[in-house]
Amino acid sequence: MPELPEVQTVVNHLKSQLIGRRILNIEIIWPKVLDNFKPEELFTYKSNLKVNDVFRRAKFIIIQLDFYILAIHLRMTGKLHIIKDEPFPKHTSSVINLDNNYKLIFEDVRKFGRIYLYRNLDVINSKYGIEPLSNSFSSKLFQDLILTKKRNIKGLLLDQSIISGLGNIYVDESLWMSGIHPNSISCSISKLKLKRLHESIISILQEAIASKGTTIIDFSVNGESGRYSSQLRVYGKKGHQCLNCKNNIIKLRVCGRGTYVCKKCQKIYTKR
DNA sequence: AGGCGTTCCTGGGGGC
DNA sequence: TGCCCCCAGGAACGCC
Repeated sequence: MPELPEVQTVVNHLKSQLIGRRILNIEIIWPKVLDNFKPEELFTYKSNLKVNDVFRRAKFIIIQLDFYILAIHLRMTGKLHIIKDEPFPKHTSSVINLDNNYKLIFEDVRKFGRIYLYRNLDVINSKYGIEPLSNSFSSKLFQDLILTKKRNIKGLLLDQSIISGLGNIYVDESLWMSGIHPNSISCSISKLKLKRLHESIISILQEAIASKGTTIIDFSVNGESGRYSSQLRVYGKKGHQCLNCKNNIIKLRVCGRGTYVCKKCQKIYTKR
């Protein structure tokens, strides 16, 4: 479920509650939730497990400790909440106990979500591409990334090793906004359209973060939910009229993913 | 290199 | 109501 804006929203909510707290331990409810370490490994170094920072990299929530980072990936259905005395939700996969009697709950219906332990960001940085909201994500760099490859544009945008943070929803929204058909071949798209795609990606992600994401995220903190779902333009709009041209939005399968398209507005580029 | 199918899981919705 | 099938916003892996 969560893409960059949803993960950023989670981080924004958790930050003030976690920074400065100490982690007492991690309770494992679903054994596979810890991907590359065992709970006791947290105590290998004489770390007091104080949370120094919480931030996002790609779709990971990074909890910065003294000697490690915990990287939490929500995958499809992961959710984080902070609770005190309430019972754990049904699909809790792990619980991080904090020094103020609060608990960070990792709830995950489909159990795809994982927690990783690393010394620093090197491993993640080596596998994940540029942050689309960073200053270095220039229009020129974006064009280079796209035009030097001969790939399906939707698949390329979903590839986290090229650009990190986009998922199925925001890719469809960005391609619609820039008038590019998702089955276009990357290297054959015009530079003008790529300029528009670059702008669309940034503005859509920013809008979505401002709306606290698309997904309904259930924070025990304040109960706020994502509002971007009401602002989606094509995703999930099969049979609706295109906001541009009134043609019907259709649903396709592209790269194995449900894909929403206005065939009239979104030009397909297949050759130079 | 890139595309494709499979896999990890549970639950919701549509069709009958 | 019940059952079955398909679908789901992620991503790693192996194979061609």
